[in-house]
Amino acid sequence: MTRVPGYRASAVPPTLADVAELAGVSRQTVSNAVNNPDLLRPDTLARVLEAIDELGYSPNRAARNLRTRTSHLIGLRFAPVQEGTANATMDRFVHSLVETSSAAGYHVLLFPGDPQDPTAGYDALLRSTAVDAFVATDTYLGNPQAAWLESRRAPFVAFGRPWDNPEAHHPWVDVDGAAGAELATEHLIERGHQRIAWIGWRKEQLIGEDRRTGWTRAMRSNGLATSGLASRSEDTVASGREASAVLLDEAQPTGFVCASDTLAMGVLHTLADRGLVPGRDAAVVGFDDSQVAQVVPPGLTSVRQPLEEVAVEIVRALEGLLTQPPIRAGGVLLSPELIVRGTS
Amino acid sequence: MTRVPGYRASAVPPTLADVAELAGVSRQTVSNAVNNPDLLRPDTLARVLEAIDELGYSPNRAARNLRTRTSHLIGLRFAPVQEGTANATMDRFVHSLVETSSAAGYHVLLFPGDPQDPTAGYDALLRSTAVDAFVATDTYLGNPQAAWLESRRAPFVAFGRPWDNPEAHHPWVDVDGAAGAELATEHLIERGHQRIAWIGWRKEQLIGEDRRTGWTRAMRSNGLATSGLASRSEDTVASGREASAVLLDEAQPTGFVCASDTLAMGVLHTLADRGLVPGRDAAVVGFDDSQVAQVVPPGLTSVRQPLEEVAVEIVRALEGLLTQPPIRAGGVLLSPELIVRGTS
DNA sequence: CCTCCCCATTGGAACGATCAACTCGGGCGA
DNA sequence: TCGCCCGAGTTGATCGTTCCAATGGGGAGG
Repeated sequence: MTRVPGYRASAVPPTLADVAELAGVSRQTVSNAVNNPDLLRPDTLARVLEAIDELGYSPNRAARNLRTRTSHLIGLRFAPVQEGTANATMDRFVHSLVETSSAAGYHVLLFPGDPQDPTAGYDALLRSTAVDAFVATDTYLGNPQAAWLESRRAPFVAFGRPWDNPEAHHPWVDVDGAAGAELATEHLIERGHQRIAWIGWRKEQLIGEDRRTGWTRAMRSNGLATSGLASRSEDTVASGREASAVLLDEAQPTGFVCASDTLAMGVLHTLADRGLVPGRDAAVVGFDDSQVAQVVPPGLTSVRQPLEEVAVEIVRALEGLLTQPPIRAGGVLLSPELIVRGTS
Repeated sequence: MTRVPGYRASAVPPTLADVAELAGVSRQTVSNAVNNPDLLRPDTLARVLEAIDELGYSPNRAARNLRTRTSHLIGLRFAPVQEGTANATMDRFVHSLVETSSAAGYHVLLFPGDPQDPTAGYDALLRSTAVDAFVATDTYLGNPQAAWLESRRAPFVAFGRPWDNPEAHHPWVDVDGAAGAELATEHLIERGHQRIAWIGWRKEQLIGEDRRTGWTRAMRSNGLATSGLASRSEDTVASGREASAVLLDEAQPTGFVCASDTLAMGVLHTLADRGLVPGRDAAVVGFDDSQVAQVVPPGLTSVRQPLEEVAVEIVRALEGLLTQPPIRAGGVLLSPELIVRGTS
């Protein structure tokens, strides 16, 4: 050690060697105290731990990463949110993921996403071994990242089913959207509604189609008609407003089940336009239980995805993936719940 | 190289030495090609770059971090959001920060925060040299992180002024909340309102007090009375609802300026309770321009913080901080803007 | 008493990059 | 002609950790 004592000592973090010297053991023993305490005799372990504590030692991440070829970081593409929508799923999910992965010893690394090129960003992180694995979200749009990541043999877990690729054999976790829509529809039927409309997304959005089947299923199993009661549009407030206005004029529904909270807010706009009171004159159910649903008067009934559970399952899958040899789990499908509020 | 050719070659990323061998130069020359291209003769540079391209080489992050004592990561505490509030500031800010810092060559590392102990998590990352610097948000609550980080001589930039510590000399970026509230109040005055109420937070919330001064300033400079028109409460929809009901009964305001969108939503609840139409019977202005403000009927007028600019300034400050020697910038105060919608 | 084995611990090498100091020519001024 | 400097590359050391093989001591078994 040629370290000058006292001179900005706090700026130079202690190393294994420092701890070893203080405890009177070798570097490797200190390393074992940190990583494999079972290997040490109890008294030695105590002495080393004391030295670690006294110096305030933490293993240097870079050195450890270099040696173990591991970063304990999970990459997550954090694409810009679309303004003007109520979609907060992503942010709530990220919070859960940060908590859960931290408990498993991993941190979340965010990188920006180019909406035009869904695979941008992944490559650089992968080649520089900056992350151990990725969590791929928004895998519904033809799934380009998933296919790309698979072709690169990159470890990753998808939040979202590989809709268009049944042969995909990467682990994934998803929420049963059809079950959610069914829950919502059954709820309105119980409340006495018979003419219940569906407002969903364009047909290409496979998630939306999935949710729609839940509505269809509930209606049919209760012997209710669906014709003329379904509508598809963009995921914007304006589209939901327009679609609900047309539905009210042409099919006189008393209830609306929507593929998103954004669309449901559009319905609330239409009701306000016509002087109708949500919850009394017409029932509305949204999807995602966004903050909007929670604070808008009189409270928007909404399908809530169990994002905490999703995060737990994803981290579990990641851990399996990073084990030697990799345990290839299949998919996990979780059930959402319905949060009932004033609009129904 | 004792690498077995062909055997899982794709799983072992190429190193500097591989590139050097292929290009017929030394390791250091390849390193220079990546980091200091000016040092190379143009033809050598071209040859090296070609080899890099052919092998698909990217510098190993861990090795670089170890040698340079730098991680190019910025730590950000990502505390759980409070359910039931409309506060989306944090998430919008994170998006901006990810984009901006990426352009500057930095990635954002999220770590969980314990609401009970604001400094938890920072220490471990700091001592293991996992991040180069932190961005500290929510520095209003007596500023414990900021003080702690300063005492540790940790490089960080705060989003938020050091309210209670004028001697703090760390760089910070903030948005002028008083100016925002003043903007909102002036707007209602222009619209013809004279009795304009303020709904803010508990006095201990210095941010709330700051915003309140904007309301006071605008009222006084226009010769309008403020007595009996101000109220303070928790930042929840229920509190805003209650506060606005009391104000309506006791002071008959025609306009409400609120310290948050959450409180403003409470006002909308009260108006709905009484059959009053926001925008016609009473004007409401929120703060933060959350997604809720954007989608709720008839559209909530709100003060929008320039979070993109905030991110830019924060990254600028971080870069100054990580320069040798550190350039200690003071604070940067940005101006918000008012987004006018249906409620005013 | 010797051998064997196991436990606890040790020393050297390696991970892949950058830093610092050095070499080798060629050009230029005195 | 000599000496100096500068441009272009090279070489060895180093960052702090973990992997691997080896070491010494002590107890059990013959």
